Amino acid sequence: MGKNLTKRSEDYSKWYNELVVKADLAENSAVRGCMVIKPYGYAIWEKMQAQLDKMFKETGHQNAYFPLFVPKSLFEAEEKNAEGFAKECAVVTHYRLENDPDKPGKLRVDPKARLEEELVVRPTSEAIIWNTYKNWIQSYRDLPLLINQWANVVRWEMRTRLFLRTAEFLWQEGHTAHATKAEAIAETEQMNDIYAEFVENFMAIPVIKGIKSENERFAGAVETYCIEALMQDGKALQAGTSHFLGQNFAKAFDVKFASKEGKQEYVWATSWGVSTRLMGALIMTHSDDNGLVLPPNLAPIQVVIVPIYKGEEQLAQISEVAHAIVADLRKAGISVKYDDRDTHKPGFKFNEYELKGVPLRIGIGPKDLEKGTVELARRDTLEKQFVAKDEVVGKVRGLLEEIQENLWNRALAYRDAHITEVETFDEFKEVLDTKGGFISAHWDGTAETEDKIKELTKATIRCIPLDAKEEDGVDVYSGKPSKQRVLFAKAY
RNA sequence: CGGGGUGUAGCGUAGCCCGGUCAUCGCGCCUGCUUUGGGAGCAGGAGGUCGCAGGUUCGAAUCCUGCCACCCCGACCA
Repeated sequence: MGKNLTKRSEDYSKWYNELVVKADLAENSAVRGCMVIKPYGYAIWEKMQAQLDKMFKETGHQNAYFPLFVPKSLFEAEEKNAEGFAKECAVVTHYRLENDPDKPGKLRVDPKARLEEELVVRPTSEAIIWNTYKNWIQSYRDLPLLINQWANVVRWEMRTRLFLRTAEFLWQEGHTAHATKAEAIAETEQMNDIYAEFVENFMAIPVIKGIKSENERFAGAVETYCIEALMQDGKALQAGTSHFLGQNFAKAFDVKFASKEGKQEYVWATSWGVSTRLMGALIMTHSDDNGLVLPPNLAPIQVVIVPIYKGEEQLAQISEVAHAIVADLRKAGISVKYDDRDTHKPGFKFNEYELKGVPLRIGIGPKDLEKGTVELARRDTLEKQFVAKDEVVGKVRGLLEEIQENLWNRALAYRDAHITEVETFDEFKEVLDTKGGFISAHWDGTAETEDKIKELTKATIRCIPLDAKEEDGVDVYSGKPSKQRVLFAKAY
């Protein structure tokens, strides 16, 4: 267990990396660009998974699983999609190793075991899934097909960061097929809404719903919807995407159905996904210099009880009180841990659970035994109060709700304070350099302008907000006419 | 793939310029005693192919050559 973290304000990246490692969430693995998610980090991910899965099922989706390997010929079928991912694909070319004749005890790739056709390790599963859907869809009666997959994917990134960008990551990807364009668009929007609802209500992270510019659109999509969040260092993070794929994949994989009228038609498609990157968003949105801060809805341990004692006799007395509280809290559906390890002092435990972001801590010591109280400390504000033993459950329940709400309000206030409208390019650069955050500016709608701004400032269009008002103006860079503002930011 | 940098114990490091009790210090780990309401103190202890392979030298963590790995800045990143 480490001592103090690097301060957020001193070096944000260092703070983030240290926090991920010291809070026991994940660490870099021996495999280049890959990450080991540790049990505590995985427990948080499981909570996120469970909630998302529930929401998918409530909207009629089912889970399935498709292969990790995609034959190259299938991968390249949808040309834009293939081109978009080509530069970051891991490719399997051989299927056997053999003893190396030159180096005893070592192995080498058997040159005779070259695959006739290379296998691409999926960077996303559209190709293999649509090749499968071809056989599943014949009639309008087979539609809509609403399927989700929980899986790992591999993208050979040049540069990686724990949770935010790793060569292999865990995610869910939904792939749906519909009889009509309108229905597919409705699905795309519905899933983007579900993502927003999940991220806001469970993760307490405010997001902006929008659509991507052509430059930032998913390779092979007609339209990409997204939710964009703002991190504490003023950079934006794409938290989830939902794509309307039109008939691109249906045409590439020849997926047709017989309509009610008996005509052969191509189906309409969507795909949508969120990944373990959300863990990064969670960490960067709420945490502070003392460590992780978890929203109660996602905390694997919501309450920890730490005994403060001298001698075994006193510990026994305190444990009696503690066990009763544990039982009561569990009955109320609250996850609680009683940490009676005698190998660490209370002060050490206080700091450890703060580092791990446990929302509430209960301390029980000799003074409490006398007075019939416990000490209740909340992680978000670090405030402490004494509470009568009998009132603990009610108080805890109330505080967990309050903390969830407080985290949301804090994040929302920060986010809203970091959306800045600018009219000129000088202002644009000034705000980007000094304040960061989202910059709301007019854009002429061309990729050239977007590229130029990116080149000059490193900021990209994060999204065209769905709730943007029509407003005449001129492009912040080109001076050409514009109908609405879009959001620019530096992004992860 | 371009530009820069770094490899010394589980982690973080000193030493390298100027070769010779230099393998240093902190955290962590182990044992014992005292401690326990905010990261304990004292005493003792374990742990290292100094990234790898060559070379120079009486002698290399230190100098030279090659290789490998990692980091940072670019490029790349729906």
